[in-house]
Amino acid sequence: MKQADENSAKRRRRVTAQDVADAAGVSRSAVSRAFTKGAYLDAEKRENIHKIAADLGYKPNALAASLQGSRSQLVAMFVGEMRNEYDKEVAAKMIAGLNAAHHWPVVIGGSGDAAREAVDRVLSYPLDALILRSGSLDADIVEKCAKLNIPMISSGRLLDAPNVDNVCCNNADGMIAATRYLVGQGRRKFGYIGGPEGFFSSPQRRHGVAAGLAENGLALVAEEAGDYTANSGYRAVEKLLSAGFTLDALICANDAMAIGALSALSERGVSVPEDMSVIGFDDIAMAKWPAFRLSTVRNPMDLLVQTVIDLLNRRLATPTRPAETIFLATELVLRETH
Amino acid sequence: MKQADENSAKRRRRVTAQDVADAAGVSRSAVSRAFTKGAYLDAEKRENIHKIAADLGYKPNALAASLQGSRSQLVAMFVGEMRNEYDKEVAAKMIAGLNAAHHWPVVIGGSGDAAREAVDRVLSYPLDALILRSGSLDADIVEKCAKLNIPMISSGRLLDAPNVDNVCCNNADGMIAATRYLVGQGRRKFGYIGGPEGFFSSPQRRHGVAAGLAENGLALVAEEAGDYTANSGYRAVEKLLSAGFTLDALICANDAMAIGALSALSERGVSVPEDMSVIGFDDIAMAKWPAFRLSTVRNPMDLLVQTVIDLLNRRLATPTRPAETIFLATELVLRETH
DNA sequence: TGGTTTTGTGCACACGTGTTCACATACAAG
DNA sequence: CTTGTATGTGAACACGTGTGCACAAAACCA
Repeated sequence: MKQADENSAKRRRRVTAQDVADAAGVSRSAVSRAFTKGAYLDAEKRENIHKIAADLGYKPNALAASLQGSRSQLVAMFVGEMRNEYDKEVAAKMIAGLNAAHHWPVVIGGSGDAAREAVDRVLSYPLDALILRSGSLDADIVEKCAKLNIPMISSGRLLDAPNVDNVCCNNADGMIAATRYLVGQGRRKFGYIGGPEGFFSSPQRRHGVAAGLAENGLALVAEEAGDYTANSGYRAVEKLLSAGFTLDALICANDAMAIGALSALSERGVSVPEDMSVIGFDDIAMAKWPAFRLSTVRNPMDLLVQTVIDLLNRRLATPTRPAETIFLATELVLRETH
Repeated sequence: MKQADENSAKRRRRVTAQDVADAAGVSRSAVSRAFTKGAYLDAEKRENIHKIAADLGYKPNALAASLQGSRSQLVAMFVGEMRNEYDKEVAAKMIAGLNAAHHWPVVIGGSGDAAREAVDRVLSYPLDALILRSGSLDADIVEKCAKLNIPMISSGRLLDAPNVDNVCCNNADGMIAATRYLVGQGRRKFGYIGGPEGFFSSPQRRHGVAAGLAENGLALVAEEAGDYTANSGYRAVEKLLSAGFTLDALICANDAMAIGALSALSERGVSVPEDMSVIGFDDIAMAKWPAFRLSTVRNPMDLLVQTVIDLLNRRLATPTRPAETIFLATELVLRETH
């Protein structure tokens, strides 16, 4: 009977500090102190409380504790659609990095209204910060966070708002470097497969290519727009070749599309790099796979993650510090497709 | 002066129901009721409160509310290393599915001691459940969750413990089907690239292949073990071919290794599928890319995610229901490498 | 008008913590 | 023995919310 009662009670709710206190014959304060480093408590009693707590399976409720005003250590992280490999890789690395720093990411994905609603709902938790990772979220989210006093850190997309820290790779510079290099190698007839319109990086990367060509008195021969997926790169090449363009260099706005392009070129009998140079952007893990060995512009993912976490920590340490925007340098990675 | 005070106060802490109440000239209860559907409150007053709340940027603190005994809607999700594409895809889909169901996943990655510590820390939040997705976590975590009264749902790895719901794809059956099919096509000399030892799926998949061969009086000619990454598949093929084995079929424990294997075969001049059939497992998005068109055993990801979420919802609805284990059927997907 | 129901709202409690404050005990110094 | 000081510890408060309870006002009915 008593056994059954205890079981059902246990099943209903979490073991609380009061339960431990009752079991140990001390006050609830003592239990709290036993789990607070540096609190005044008899060593022997503390040990006994720990023992009983472990036995009962007690763990202080972090949420109740955060009510006191301390940080919740909870961080929202919006990751967008995660359709291409780069987004997935960055998300995975970001999660690992946050975990290592003892921040716990509540992850939200998707796009459009559903994403907006999801973010809105998650904002009702007492978050330490909101990390925006790719994706195009409405600007009103910025205002909401400001009102809720939740710091924002945006990466991959420059958010021009006060109090928002930004970190972003230097898209244009990377593309300029790639273009310059190919021109230096003697390439003249450039095609370009761009990113989708809504994305922040799309115009920047295209601009970089155009600038790199312009400084050599060249211009794009042809271009297509993809959606940052491998399939769209494949189809773009089909369109370009079907339209009869003759090219000797193809720059793609990201690696996934470049990899799709490689397949299409291979099927059409265009040999890379002899007949055509192909260069991507991001340097996803797959780019170095034996199947591709893609030359590309490295988008420094590890550094990106580290920088975001640094910004986060600094923001939490000094909430009033002025917002910062950090640009990350890219690097041309030459493999076998240029 | 007052302005500055208000600003600094705003910056310090979140707007609370009391603040709204003060601004609206009502009691805090009224504000709470204004945000509680079905609560007794004058329509006009409710509207006014909503207006003022929106103006001040008030949002009920979900955490404080969850102290009352209601669910926190927070769910921990352990995703392991996320090194291969399958894990990343499933994680992305799971996040999307949970979001759609208004469960908010706190995501934890990694392995070993760090992962164990991370899970331990996250367990101090009042979680509705813990979703175990791949990865090998110590068994003591099960006991901890049981004591904390946090339901567990494991996927991709059968957890033999009371009160743990499981969902897992039928690894052996999938491999048997693939093997049978290749034997039916006339293949006789089978090689196998297996998964790493620690993983739950590794022995099951290997067993399926062996069983499929045995029922036809055949056995594996050669095998290598990889780590579920593309590179390991590539190296495994190099080893197999260097060792001088002659094979006409190669079954890989997952798609990533199969894709790595395809590259190695191509470089060695072995043509697929003429000289060699290659079959993978999972049917990751990449498998259907033009570059690969990999024949494979589909591990039904969408169904997996849906099943996990169903189990979660049912568990929350009826905490005392007996634990359930659901097996998902695989499906042979024939593309161009068999 | 007097009684009864409906409608609306404030007070107070509970949830599970961390921490301040006051107080009790023990022990050393004068 | 008295005074002062260290050492522990429990009671009480604060955090922000939802809700039961009591009560007031209004509306309705006879």
